[in-house]
Amino acid sequence: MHSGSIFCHFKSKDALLYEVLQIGMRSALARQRMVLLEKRDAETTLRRLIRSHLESLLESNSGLLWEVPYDSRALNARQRHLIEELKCHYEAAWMPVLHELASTGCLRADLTLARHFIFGALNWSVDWFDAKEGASLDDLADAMVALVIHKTSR
Amino acid sequence: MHSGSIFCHFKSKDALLYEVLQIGMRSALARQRMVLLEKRDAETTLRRLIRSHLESLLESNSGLLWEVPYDSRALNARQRHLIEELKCHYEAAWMPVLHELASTGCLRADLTLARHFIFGALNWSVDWFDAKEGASLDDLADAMVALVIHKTSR
Amino acid sequence: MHSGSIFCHFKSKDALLYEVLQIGMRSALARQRMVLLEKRDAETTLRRLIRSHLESLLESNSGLLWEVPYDSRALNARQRHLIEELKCHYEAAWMPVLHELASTGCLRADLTLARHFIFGALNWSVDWFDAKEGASLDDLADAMVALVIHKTSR
Amino acid sequence: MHSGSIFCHFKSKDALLYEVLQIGMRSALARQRMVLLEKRDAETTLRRLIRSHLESLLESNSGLLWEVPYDSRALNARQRHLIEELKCHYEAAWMPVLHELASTGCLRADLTLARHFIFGALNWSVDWFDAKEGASLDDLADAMVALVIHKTSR
DNA sequence: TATGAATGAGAGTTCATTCAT
DNA sequence: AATGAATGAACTCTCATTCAT
Repeated sequence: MHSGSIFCHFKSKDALLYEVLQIGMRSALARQRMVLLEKRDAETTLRRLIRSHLESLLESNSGLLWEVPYDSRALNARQRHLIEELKCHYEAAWMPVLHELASTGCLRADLTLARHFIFGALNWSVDWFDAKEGASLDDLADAMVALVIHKTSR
Repeated sequence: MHSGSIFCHFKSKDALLYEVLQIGMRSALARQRMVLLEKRDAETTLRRLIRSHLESLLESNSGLLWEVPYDSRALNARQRHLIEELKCHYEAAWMPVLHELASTGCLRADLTLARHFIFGALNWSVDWFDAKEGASLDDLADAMVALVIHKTSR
Repeated sequence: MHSGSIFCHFKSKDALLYEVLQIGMRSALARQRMVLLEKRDAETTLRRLIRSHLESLLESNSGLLWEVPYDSRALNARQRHLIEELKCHYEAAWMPVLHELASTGCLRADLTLARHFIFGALNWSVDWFDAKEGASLDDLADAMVALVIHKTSR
Repeated sequence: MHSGSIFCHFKSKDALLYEVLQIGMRSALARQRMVLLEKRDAETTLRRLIRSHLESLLESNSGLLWEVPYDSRALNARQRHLIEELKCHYEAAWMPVLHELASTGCLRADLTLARHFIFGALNWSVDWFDAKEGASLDDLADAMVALVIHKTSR
């Protein structure tokens, strides 16, 4: 593709960014919806949400999804607002699951902070995860669950 | 300050970035060293390492410390290498603490992955933490410890 | 032409300088080669070399050819070396002609110094020659030959 | 000396350049005056003028004397005019000598062109002369005289 | 729709000059 | 006088965007 060609398809580079972000978010939301449709116990659901999020981050074409918007003033208020809304919606869907886990003592922290931490831990993986090295996405998901889910010995 | 003024003090903008990164990393390392000098039990030490890291990220002048280098080709190989070395050194210092916690069953995950997740969770906080809102750095540190430290019921 | 336009065609201003120097040198060399292909007596050849050099200096687009490189650190070692090589090659081609003239007593001076002086005399003309004034390039060439070629009275 | 210190002594960098040029020109003129005071035959005088010019170019502190003004628009009209006047004066002093040599058949070329060529040949020497190598200023002066002075065999 | 030369705003940098000390 | 940090105009270069083909 050549320098002037994008402008046949997008009004501007920022319009392209917006499109990519939106499509990426919507695809992550769709993937997450699949997980939530199947009713499973909370821990299994959390593991599957984590796995689904890692796929959205590390496998799909939109790995930078959660990082890009933060260091860019490229989007206008309207666009930024819509992207934020999609992200809010995405993150909100985790709350009932976290809530249930907290109520059974498996998750022990302020839930909003816990959600922030879990997302941060996962999002940061784009900086160190290397598909060609040892760990698989399943390994990551298992480790994440093991890290934050407390099994009361009984 | 005016356009040409930085160049009285730094050879280039990149030289400034390097200086900021280095000073920030060294100050974070110094803060961490203070924590590790006092011998406490592993959980307390972890809590204090977390608290110290949050201070380096969110209170000091160098909030972008862990983010900047990744999306920048500004540093040459030698500079990048030194920064990486400092970061490695910094992260390595957590391992004995995590190891001890794992050995007593308080931490349950592959240790390297656990370290990545914990750092990610903390580093990501620069994107959502707002000092003027409810939670303090202590709240964050407590929540992080509660999230990952497993108390076995005795 | 506007500020950024050169950079469509050249990587940098220095790359442009290098291109200009190289093309100018190669064109001067080509012009000189034409002269040397025709076998004439040494004096005629010298006159034609002089005339050809004056054309390269004063008529073509590359009048600064022999001046620019000296007061400029714009070229890197490799580029400077190639330009020097072309210049060496160019100047070396005069030596057999000067040598023959010396052997018949028409040229009386250390040959290397003579070559330096002749080139200097010609190169310096870019500082004073004015095409709109009296003298033509032929006048210059004739005067230069008359100045340095000694006719022994027979 | 430090960046701001020149401005204690000169109004501007250009004022310094002007001062240097003027002092250099006046010193070259003084040196030349010494030569012309002693009455000798024309050839000897020419040789001594040449030698004196080479000293002004290559030995004194003002080697760039004849080159600098040409690639600089640093001087204002008034200053440029005075420097040109000094240079004119300097060059004009050679004409009687050249004229006498021409009248005896020792110099064979249009005199104005001859003067331009001789000055060019000498001025260009700053680009190739190396005091540490073989030739001395005397060698240069001898070679220059030998090159342009025609000895009629008789 | 695709191309790529041209544009021009803006970033990074240099350097002569100023000025408080 | 000397200093050197600060200034700001000018230069080199980058990059998103435009436009004639």
